[in-house]
Amino acid sequence: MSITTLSTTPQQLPRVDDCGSSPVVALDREEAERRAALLKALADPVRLQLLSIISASPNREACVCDMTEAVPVSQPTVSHHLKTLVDAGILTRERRGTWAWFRLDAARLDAIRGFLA
Amino acid sequence: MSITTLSTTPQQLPRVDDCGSSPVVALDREEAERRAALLKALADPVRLQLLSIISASPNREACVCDMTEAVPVSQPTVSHHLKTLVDAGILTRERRGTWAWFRLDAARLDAIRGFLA
DNA sequence: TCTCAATGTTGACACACGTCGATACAACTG
DNA sequence: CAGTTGTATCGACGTGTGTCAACATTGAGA
Repeated sequence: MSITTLSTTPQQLPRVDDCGSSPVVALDREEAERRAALLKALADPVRLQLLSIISASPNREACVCDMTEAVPVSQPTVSHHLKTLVDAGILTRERRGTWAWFRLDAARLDAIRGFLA
Repeated sequence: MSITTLSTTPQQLPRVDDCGSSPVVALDREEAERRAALLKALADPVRLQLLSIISASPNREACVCDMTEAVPVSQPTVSHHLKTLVDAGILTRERRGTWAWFRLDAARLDAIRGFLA
């Protein structure tokens, strides 16, 4: 997956009544929407903070109780953001007794980095 | 810049009345907002399509006239999206006579990829 | 089973965002 | 200078999103 699309048309000489560009094929609409959905899940300061906490924690996993303390929003809002990230496939949730633990999905993050190349 | 933050606390043994995690420092709020703003500029299917067109064009630059044809929205909407990307520093605009040309800012894209590492 | 603590869900609100038609601006051409 | 074409801005509308208080749910342990 790459944000770039191969050009299929050779370069043309500019004409006076034309900007002289060579039209190329845009990224497929459905793929663009999939990628936008992933980026949208990342595009929030609170969610970036939550991800940084998980990423910096031992075993790269974190409990909700730690995250609510480290972020300037209420507990329901933290839960909402975590759900957003889980739904996007960026985090996985695991319940251990009373506490809920979250881990990063490395493959999903690789994919995101990949289509920004 | 990295999404990860170094852990400054050693791992603890779990206790019964505690989830047993080691609290870590979250990403700085201001930095999180800067990164979120950049990601938000990318997190739209139309803008991803526009970027793909520019990236795939000869000399990695594209004219508005080509983009309006390749994307399923009106010309004012294309102009709006391009302004969003320029404001975010992801694109640069250059006027050549009647036409407006846009190029990617490679450093800005590198930075975005960087803090997803 | 009952209670308590941790977590998730719901409903409501304010605000941001994508979209378009109408219009304004800019630059080439006659 | 006037007309034409490409591009940008404005105003308005509907939708999406972040937030919280209130409530529901889950699981541990007495």
